[in-house]
Amino acid sequence: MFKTPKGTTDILPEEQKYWSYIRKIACQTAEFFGYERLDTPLIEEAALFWRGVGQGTDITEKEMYVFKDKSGTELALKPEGTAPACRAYLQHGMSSRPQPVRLYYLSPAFRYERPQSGRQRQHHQVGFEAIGDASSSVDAEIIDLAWHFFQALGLHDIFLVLNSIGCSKCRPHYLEVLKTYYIPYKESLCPDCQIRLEKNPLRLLDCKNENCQSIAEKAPRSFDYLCSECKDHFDQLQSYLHAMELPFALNHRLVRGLDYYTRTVFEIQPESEGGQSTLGGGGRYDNLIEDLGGPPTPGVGFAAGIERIILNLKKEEVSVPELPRPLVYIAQNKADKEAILLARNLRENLIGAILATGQKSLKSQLRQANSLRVPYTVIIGEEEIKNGTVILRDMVTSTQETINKDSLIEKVKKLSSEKTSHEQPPSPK
RNA sequence: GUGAGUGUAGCCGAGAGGCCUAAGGCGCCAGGUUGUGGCCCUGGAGAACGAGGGUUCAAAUCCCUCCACUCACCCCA
Repeated sequence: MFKTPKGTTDILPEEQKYWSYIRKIACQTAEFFGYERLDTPLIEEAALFWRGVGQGTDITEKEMYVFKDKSGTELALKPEGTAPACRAYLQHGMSSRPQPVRLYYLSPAFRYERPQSGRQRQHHQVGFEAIGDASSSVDAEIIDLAWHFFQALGLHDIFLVLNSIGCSKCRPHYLEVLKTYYIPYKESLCPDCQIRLEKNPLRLLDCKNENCQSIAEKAPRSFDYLCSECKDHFDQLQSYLHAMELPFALNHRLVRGLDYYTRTVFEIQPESEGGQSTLGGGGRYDNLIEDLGGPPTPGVGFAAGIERIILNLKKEEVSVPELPRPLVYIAQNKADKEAILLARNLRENLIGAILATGQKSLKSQLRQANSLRVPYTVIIGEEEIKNGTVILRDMVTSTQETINKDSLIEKVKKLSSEKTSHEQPPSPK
């Protein structure tokens, strides 16, 4: 039997309400902040990510799905959304729009990894990017947006971790300081970290090895070695966050695994920790667009993992609205043609209807209506055809009445408006 | 790539060498006298027990290999 490939999954009807809820909140949040939707292809030239995300990163080095199409072009299934967004910014001359250009996307992302809880080979991200403005107020806006997004979702128990890793001017100096600090410990580091020391010293800081952690804890902190511009930027950002009363914790060990980050990096985590717990993260990428061959253009963005959001919505038992269902079920006895036409008529009047198919007994049809959780059943049989009537049964109260066929639409419309106005919760403050 | 765990019908799950041509529950389908659901009752469909090999007179139950899934590490959403 065929199955979904490793690390991929079907999203079944039962799960769809979560997806639809998150999409809706994402779009609303974007709208409130003035971010416009951008959809980029699932495939891009692989080189976009080699250059953008970085050659040495795990993502491009071993996790990217790369293949050649029939013309021999090397393509990749996108592993993330920022580089494609920047590509689109360049390709469509968005520098001639008011800066920053605010964009958001909902998109699958692919990484060839061993799946586990909260991590799949095809996962889904919602991301927000503000391109073309280096001001720290844009960083503040993105962080505020991220915060707002999770609050709107009903995930209130979250915290923000913040760091600044400097720019191409001041980072090299910091890395030297970091290396100098680490060299005396070299022998006691885990094997991975011994390699990192040479290859990617920043990564030393987020090693999970216990011994390495205690060394990293006392390591020189990047935000103590920022150049004056970066320091001002970081100080300003913090003052904005304070002004907005957004709680955050500085963590000099927060380093992100994509090469394009400069200055601000941040993550949003749930209070209840677990394996792959990070809900989302982001930061500033002031060199990325230039690295992609464009003019020097700053940017800052944030992305969250939809699967991880769902995990947390379930864990926190956040109630998510049910998807709309048809209002009526149409049962029939020796009146198949009439039933079909009735269903059609209801739908033309914007009333959702599920039609009983085949020639099941009325008992079976009612059983179905019940398990399909439809509030009303319309029953039509020989008797009704003769009299030009239908039976309208309320499945909740188990009451029914015979009404004139022509008054059905009006009747159902009235009932449904009563129902929804009843169900509507008091408007939140 | 590394480590650990699991693998019986759509789902949950009993079973631990012969009584298993595999229990039960959920779900599904159909009935319970004269056109009608949800509770209850009855019946039905559906698995050769992840795959292959081995041990044995005899294996879902023991051994081996493989595969799949899950979880953790790495890294990230």
